[in-house]
Amino acid sequence: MITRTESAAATRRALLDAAAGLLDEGGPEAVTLREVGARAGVSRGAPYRHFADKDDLLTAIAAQAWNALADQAGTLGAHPGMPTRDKVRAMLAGMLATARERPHLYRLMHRPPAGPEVLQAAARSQGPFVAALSDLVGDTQAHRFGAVLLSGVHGAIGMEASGQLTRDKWKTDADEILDTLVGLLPAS
Amino acid sequence: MITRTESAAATRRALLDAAAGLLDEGGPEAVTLREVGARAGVSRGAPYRHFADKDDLLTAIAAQAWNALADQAGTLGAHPGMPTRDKVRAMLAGMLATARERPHLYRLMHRPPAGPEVLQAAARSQGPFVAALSDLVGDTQAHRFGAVLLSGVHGAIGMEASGQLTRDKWKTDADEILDTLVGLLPAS
DNA sequence: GGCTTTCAGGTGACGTTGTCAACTCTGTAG
DNA sequence: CTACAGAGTTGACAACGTCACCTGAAAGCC
Repeated sequence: MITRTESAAATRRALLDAAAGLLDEGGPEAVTLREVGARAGVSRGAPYRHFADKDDLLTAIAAQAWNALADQAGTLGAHPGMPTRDKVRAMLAGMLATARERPHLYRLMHRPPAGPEVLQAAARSQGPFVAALSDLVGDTQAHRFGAVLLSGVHGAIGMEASGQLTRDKWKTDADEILDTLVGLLPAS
Repeated sequence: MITRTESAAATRRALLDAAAGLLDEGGPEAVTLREVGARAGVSRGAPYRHFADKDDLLTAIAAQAWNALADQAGTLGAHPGMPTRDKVRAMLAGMLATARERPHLYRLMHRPPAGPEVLQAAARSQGPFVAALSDLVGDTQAHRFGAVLLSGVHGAIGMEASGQLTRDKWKTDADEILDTLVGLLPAS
C-alpha cells in the first residue's frame, strides 16, 4: 500500500533527480522549475509543496551531493590495510572525479553563500579527511595541512574548469598538482 | 567637440561601469540590462548597440578586471629592489584583495567557460608572475610552481567565499595558506 | 460509517527579464 | 545637398519565478 507521505517523498526525490539531471545536462540555466516539474511528472507549481523556492531546491541538491561525498570519504577512511596517505589521496581524487564528471554540480556545491545545511554536509565529508591527516601529521597540524590540500585541489579544479589550467600553459594539470600536494605529507 | 564615436565610446564605458557597480552591490542577479541602461542614462535596448547580449557584457567586464590585475602585476614585476619572492607574494595578495573587495567580480572572472578574450587577459596577468618565479626556481620549474601557488590561493579564496574556510574549522585562513605556499619557494 | 481536517497537486495570473524588429534621429561621407 | 550608417528608443513576445486560489483524496476523529 502506498501512503500519502510515501507518495510525497517519492515526488520530492523525483524533483531532486530531475533538477540534478537538468543541471548535469544543461548547466544552471537549464534548471527551470517548469521543466523540473515536467520531468518529475507533476505541474509547474508542485515543487513549491516540497521546497520554499528554486534556491531551496538547489541547496538541497548541493547538500545531497556533499553527503554522497561524505559517504565515500567515510568508506575510504574505514578501509583497513590501506596506507593512510593513499586514503587522503583517494579522498581528494574523489573530489576531482566529481568535479570532472559533474562540473555543474560541483560548482553548485561551492556556491556562495553556503547555507547551514550545505556547511554541515560538507563538514561531514571533511571529518574522515581530517582524521586521516591526524594519523599522518598529528592533531595539531592536521587542520592546517588539510586546509592547504583542500584549497590546492579545489583551486586546481576551478582553474581547470574555467580553462585556465591547461597543460599547454602550465606544463602540468590538476592530477599532478594533487600528487605534488599529497607528496608534502609524510608517507605511510 | 564631441564626435559620434567618442560619444558611443563613453556610453559603452558607462554601461560597463553601471554593470560592474550593480554586480558589486547586488551580485549577478542584480545585473539586469534594464537597470544597467537606466544607470548609464540610456534605454533598455541601448546595450545591444555595444554588446551582443548580456553574456557578452559580463565577459567584457571580466576581461577588463583581468587586465587591471595584469597592470598591477606588471607594475610589481618591474619594481626595482624588491625581493623577488616578495613580488610573488604581493601578486598573489593582489588576487586575494580583489576577491575580498569585489567577490562577485572575482567570481565572474573565473566563470566557466572562459572565452578567448578572458583567457588572453588572464594570461597577460600571469606573465609577470611566471617571470618572477623563473628568477627564483628557474624556467623549467616556474610553471609547475606557479600552477601550485595559483591553485592554492584561488582555492583558498573560493572556500573562504563559500564559508567553508573558517578559522574556527581549520585553525587557519587564506592569508596563512598564501604564506605557507610562498614559503615553499627559495628566498630572495 | 460519516465528518472534518490536512495537504499534495493543478491552474490562472502577474511582474520581471532577455531579446528582437521596427522606427527615429543625427553626425558623417560622398 | 543627399544618402548612409549607426546609436538610441519603443513595442512586443516568450520564458521564467512566484503567488493566490481551487480541487481532490488520504488521514484522523467521533
